[in-house]
Amino acid sequence: MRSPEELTVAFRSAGLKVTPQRQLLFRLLHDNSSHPTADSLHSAATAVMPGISLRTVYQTLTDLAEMGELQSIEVGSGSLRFDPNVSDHHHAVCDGCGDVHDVYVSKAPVLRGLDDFSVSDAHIVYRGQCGACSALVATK
Amino acid sequence: MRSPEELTVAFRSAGLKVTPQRQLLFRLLHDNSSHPTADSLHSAATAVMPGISLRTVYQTLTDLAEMGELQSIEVGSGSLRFDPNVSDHHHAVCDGCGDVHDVYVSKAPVLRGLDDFSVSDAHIVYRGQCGACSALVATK
DNA sequence: TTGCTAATTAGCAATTGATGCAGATAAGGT
DNA sequence: ACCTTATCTGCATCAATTGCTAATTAGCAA
Ligand SMILES: [Mn+2]
Ligand SMILES: [Mn+2]
Ligand SMILES: [Zn+2]
Ligand SMILES: [Zn+2]
Repeated sequence: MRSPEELTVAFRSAGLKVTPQRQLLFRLLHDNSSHPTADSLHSAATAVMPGISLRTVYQTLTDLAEMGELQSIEVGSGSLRFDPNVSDHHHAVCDGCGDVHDVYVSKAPVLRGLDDFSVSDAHIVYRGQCGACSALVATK
Repeated sequence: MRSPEELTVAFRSAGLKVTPQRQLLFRLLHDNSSHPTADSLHSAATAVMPGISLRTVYQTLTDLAEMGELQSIEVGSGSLRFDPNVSDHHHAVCDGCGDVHDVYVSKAPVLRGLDDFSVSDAHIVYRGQCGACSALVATK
């Protein structure tokens, strides 16, 4: 995702308006690697701008996704997560704390059973334990 | 997933009862490679046994999953899909018709960015076009 | 067979994440 | 400053799933 300043320009030239709510979300999302949900973003936004609507958060996330500034991912946590990192990568989800980490995969594996199917995209979800959660279990 | 006959024994010895509703679902799921949703299963079941409740379908699917007889997968179609194939495999989803196909991956790819995380499971979702949908587009 | 009892079913309420809708508001070009 | 149009908020709605419970029934035992 581009910087809040660049997004301001991009939104205006797309005929979209740049509101305080959107600027706040631009800032909250920029360089955010926590893969937040709409709800967690709304909480963070509310701390700065009380009264901001969850509906507005959803709306802005949808706009950003349509502009290709972020991707939405589904890792089985029940709700969509939003990722300003739009590079080609995958995710590891900790079964302990639920945190989502970025994973980069060197090379596509060889497939079997996929005759007559043209693949345009692949997304891998790894599950396991992050370092912190492994340590917790060990000390118990 | 085991055969309806074997499941009958397994359920009884687990203290669970074998009802006509469950037997029907055993049959509908056995060797079913369509990755059905709870709702599509309920439709299929209703055709044979009018009045069977969607709640019962969910309940039986949960029981079977807890017994390890089937797995539930999430491929971004909004609802859970159930898979009596519990072997280690992945899935390809057609963006045209939504059909879900099994994919077998030879060997785990090399990962980067996963320091300090122990992976216990991985699931790959491929997206693309199945043969039938590619053909449709070609003839248009 | 018959009876007992715990498991199951069906129906409906409740929950959750997300989207539809509309009147009030405000961005931003003129 | 003004006007048009996009946006915001609050609320209704929706879809998938789970919670709850009275009525039913499977399966064991007498
Ligand atoms: Mn990511
Ligand atoms: Mn499968
Ligand atoms: Zn963790
Ligand atoms: Zn298809």
